[in-house]
Amino acid sequence: MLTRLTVEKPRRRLPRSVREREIVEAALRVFAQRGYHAAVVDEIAEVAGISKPMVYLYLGSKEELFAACIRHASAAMTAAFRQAADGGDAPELRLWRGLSAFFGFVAEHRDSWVILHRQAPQLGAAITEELARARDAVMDEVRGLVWRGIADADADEGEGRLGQEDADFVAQALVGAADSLTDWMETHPEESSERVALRLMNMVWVGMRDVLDGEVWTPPA
Amino acid sequence: MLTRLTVEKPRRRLPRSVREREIVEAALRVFAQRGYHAAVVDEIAEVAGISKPMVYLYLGSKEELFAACIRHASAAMTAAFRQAADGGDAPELRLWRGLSAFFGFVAEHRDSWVILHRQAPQLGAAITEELARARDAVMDEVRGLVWRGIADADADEGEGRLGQEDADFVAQALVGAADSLTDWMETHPEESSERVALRLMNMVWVGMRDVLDGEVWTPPA
Amino acid sequence: MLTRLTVEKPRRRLPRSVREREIVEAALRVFAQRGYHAAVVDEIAEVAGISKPMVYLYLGSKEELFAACIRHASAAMTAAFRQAADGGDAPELRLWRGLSAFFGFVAEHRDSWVILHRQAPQLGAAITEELARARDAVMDEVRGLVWRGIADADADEGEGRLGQEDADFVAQALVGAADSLTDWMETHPEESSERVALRLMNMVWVGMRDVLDGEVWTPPA
Amino acid sequence: MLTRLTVEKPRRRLPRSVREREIVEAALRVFAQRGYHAAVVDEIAEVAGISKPMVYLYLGSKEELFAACIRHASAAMTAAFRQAADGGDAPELRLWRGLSAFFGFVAEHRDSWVILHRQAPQLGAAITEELARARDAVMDEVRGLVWRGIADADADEGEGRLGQEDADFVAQALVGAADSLTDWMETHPEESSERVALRLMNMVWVGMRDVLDGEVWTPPA
DNA sequence: GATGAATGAGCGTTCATTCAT
DNA sequence: TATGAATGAACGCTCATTCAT
Repeated sequence: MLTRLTVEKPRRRLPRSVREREIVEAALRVFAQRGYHAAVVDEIAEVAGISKPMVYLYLGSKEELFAACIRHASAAMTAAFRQAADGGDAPELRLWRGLSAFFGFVAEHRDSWVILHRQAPQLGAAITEELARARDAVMDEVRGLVWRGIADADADEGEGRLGQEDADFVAQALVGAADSLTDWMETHPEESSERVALRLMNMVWVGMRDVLDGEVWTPPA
Repeated sequence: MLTRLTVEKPRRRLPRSVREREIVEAALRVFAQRGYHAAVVDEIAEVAGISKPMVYLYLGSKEELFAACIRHASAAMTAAFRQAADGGDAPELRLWRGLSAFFGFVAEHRDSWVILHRQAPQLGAAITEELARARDAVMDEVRGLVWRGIADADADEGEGRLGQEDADFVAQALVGAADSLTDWMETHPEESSERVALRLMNMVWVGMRDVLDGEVWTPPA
Repeated sequence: MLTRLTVEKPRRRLPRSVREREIVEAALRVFAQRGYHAAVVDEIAEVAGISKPMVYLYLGSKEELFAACIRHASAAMTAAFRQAADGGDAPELRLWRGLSAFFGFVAEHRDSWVILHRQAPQLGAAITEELARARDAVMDEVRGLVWRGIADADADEGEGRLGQEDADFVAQALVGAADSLTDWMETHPEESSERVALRLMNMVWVGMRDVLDGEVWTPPA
Repeated sequence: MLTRLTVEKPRRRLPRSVREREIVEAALRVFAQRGYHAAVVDEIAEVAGISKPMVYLYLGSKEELFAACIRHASAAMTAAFRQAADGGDAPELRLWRGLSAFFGFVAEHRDSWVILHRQAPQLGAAITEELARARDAVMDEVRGLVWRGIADADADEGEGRLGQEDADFVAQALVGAADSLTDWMETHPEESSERVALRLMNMVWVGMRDVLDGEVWTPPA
C-alpha cells in the first residue's frame, strides 16, 4: 500500500533497449512539436522522464537522436503502406489501399509525419541524407504501382504512349498531393482515410486512365 | 581627394526604404540557404553590406525580419500567379497559365520558394501564422478557379454533384502535387514550366472533368 | 564629482587591440594558476573585467587563447635572453648574461614561466606545437652560444673532440638545469639572478672546458 | 557446464590486493597518455577490464587514484636509483650508477616518468603534496651523494669551500639536467643509459671537482 | 545615419560519482 | 564481489540583442 506512493515516480531502472525506445519516442514528440533546432535536449529528457546524460549515453548526440527518430518513423510508415498495398489484386486497388494506409498512418502518427516531411533544409548533411532516403522509400513504392498500372492499361491497348518517366512524374505529383492533403484532413476530421484516398484516386487515376485512352487536354494554340 | 580612399566601400548613405529592401533581400538569401534557426544575423548584415545594429534599427528583430521576407516572397509569387491567370478565358486555360507562372516563379526565385515552403514547423507562432497566411493566398486563387471550372461543367449538365468542398479538396491536392513537382523539376531541367503545367493538368483536370461526367472509380466491394 | 561613483566600474569601452592584450594577460594569470584544463574561461573573463563572449569574439577559443598566451610569454622571454646575450663578447660571457637574464625574467614573470614549462604534454596538437616552438626558441639561443664556446676552445687547442652533437647535449642539460634551478631560487630569495647564473656557469662551463682539455672522468672498469 | 559460457570473459573474482594493483597499472597508462584532467575514469576502468564502480570501491576517487599512481611510480623509481647507487664505492661512481639507472628506468617505464614529471603543478593540494614527496625522494638521494662527493674532495684538500647549500644547488641542477636529457634521449636512441650518464658526469662532476680545486670562472669586471 | 564594443541567457555535451541489484 | 543504470554540476561556445559614440 505504501509502495503505491512511489508508483508515480518509480524512477524505474529499465533495461537499455526499453529506455532507448522511450527516449526516441519522447524525442519524436518534442522534435515534431518544436522542430529540430528549437527542440532542446533538456525537454526531451524531461518528457522521457530521465536526466539529460542518459540521452547522450544511449543516443550519442542530438543529431544522432534525430536520425534515430527519422529511422523509427520511416520504418513504421513504410511498413504500414507496404502491408496495406500488398497482395495480388489489381494495381489501382493496391494503390488505393496503400494511400488509405498512408492517410491512416499520418492521422495516427502525426509526429512521425512531421518529422519526416517538414524539416528538410536546415539540417546537417547526414540528416538530410537520412530524410531523402526515407522519402525515397515511399516514393519507390508508389512509383512501382503507378508503373504497373500504366503497363496494365497499355497491355489492353497495345499503344504504350506513357513511359517510365511518366510514372515518375505521376508518382511525384501523387505523393505531393497526398502530402498536402494531410493538412486538408486536419480541417475535415469527419472524412475517413479511405474516403480521402478514394477522392484522390478519382482525381488522378481516372484522369491517367483517360489520358491513356487518348483523351488528352491541351491548351488552345 | 581623401574621399577616394573610401571609394572602394562607399558606405553609402541610403534612404531608409532602399536600405530596408536591401536588407530584406540579403536576409532572403541567408534564410533560404541556412534555414531560420541556423541563419545568423551577423551574416545577414554582412551580406547586406552594413552593420548589425542597422538591421535591428530597420527591421526590429530576427523574427520580424523573417516575417518581412515572407511577405516579400509571398507578394511576388502571388502577383506572378494572379497576373498570368488573369483574363477572360476559360478557367482551365487560366489555371494552366497560373500553374505555368508558378513553376516559372519557383525556378527563378528559388530563395523565395524555400522561405515559403520549407520552414513551417520550427518557427514561433507569429511566423507560422504568417506562413499560413502566405500559403492561403495562393491556395485561394487556385480554389477560386477550380470552383469556377466545376460550376462551368455543371452548368453544361445541370447536375451539380460537386460542391465547394470538392473544390477545396482538389485545390489542396493540386497545390500539394505542384509543390512536390518542384523537386521533380530539379532532376528534369529540360522540361519547361509550361510542359510541367500541362502534364499536371492532364493528370488532374481530365480526371475531374470525367468525374463530373459520371465516370467514377470505386474500389470493388 | 558624482562621476567618481562610476569610476570603480567604468565598464570601459576599449579599442580591440587594448582589450585583446588585457584578455591575454588575464588568461596568463589564470592558466598559470590553474593549468590549462582546470582553468575556466568564465574566470578569465572575470579577471579581465569583461564578459565571456568578448573572450571568444577576440581570441576565438580556449585553445587559441592559450596559444596566444604561449606566444606572448615566449616572445617576452626570448627577447629578454637575446637582448642580454647580445654583443661581441666571448660566448661564455654572453651565456652567463643570458642565463642571468633568464633567471631574472622567471623571478619577475612567474606566470609566463609556468605557462611555458609546467604544462602537461597532452594539450591538443596546435598547443603542443606552439609550446615546442617556444621551447626551441630558447634552446636555439643556448645551443648557439655553447657551440661557439666549444669552437673557440677548440681553436685554442686544435683538437676538436667535441662536435655539434655535444653542443646539443650540453644545451639540453643546461636548459634543464636552469629550469630546475628556478625552483631552487624560490627557497633562496637572497641569491641574485647573476649569482645563480654564475654558479651554474661554474658547474657546467668549467667542466666542459676541462673536458676539452682532456680531463675526462670515466668509471673504473 | 554453464560456467563454460562465461569462459571467454572469466570476470575473475580476484583478491582485493591484486585487483587494486591492476587498477593502478591501468590508471598509470591512461594518466600518462592523457594527463590528469583529460584522463577519464571510464577509460581507466575499461583498460583495467572492470566496471567503474570497482574503481571507486577500491581507490575512492580520481584524485586518490592518481595519488596511488604517483606512489607506485615514485617507489619503483627511487628503488631503481637507490639499488644502483648502493654500495661502498666512491660517491661519484655511485652517482654515475644512479644516473644510469635513472635513465634506464625512464626508458623502460615511460609512463611512470610522465606521471611524475610532466603533470601540471595545479592539481589539488593532496596530489601536489604527493608529487613533491616523490620528487624529494630522488632529490635526496642525489643530494646525499653530491654532498659526500664534496666532503671526500674537501677531505683531500682540507679547504671546505663548498658547503651543504652547494650540494643542494648541484643536486637541483643535476636532477633538472637529467630530467631534460630524457627528452634528448628520445631523439638519440643509439645512446645507452650509461653513456648518457657518463656525459652528464663529465659535464657536472668534472667542473665541480675543478671548482673545488680553485678553478673558478668569473665574469670580467 | 551608422557602427564598434559589449553582454545575458541559453544550449549541447561531458564527467566524476552513486544507487539498486 | 561486481555492475548496469542513472544523475548533478559544470564547461565551452554561440547568438540575438543593445549601448555608447
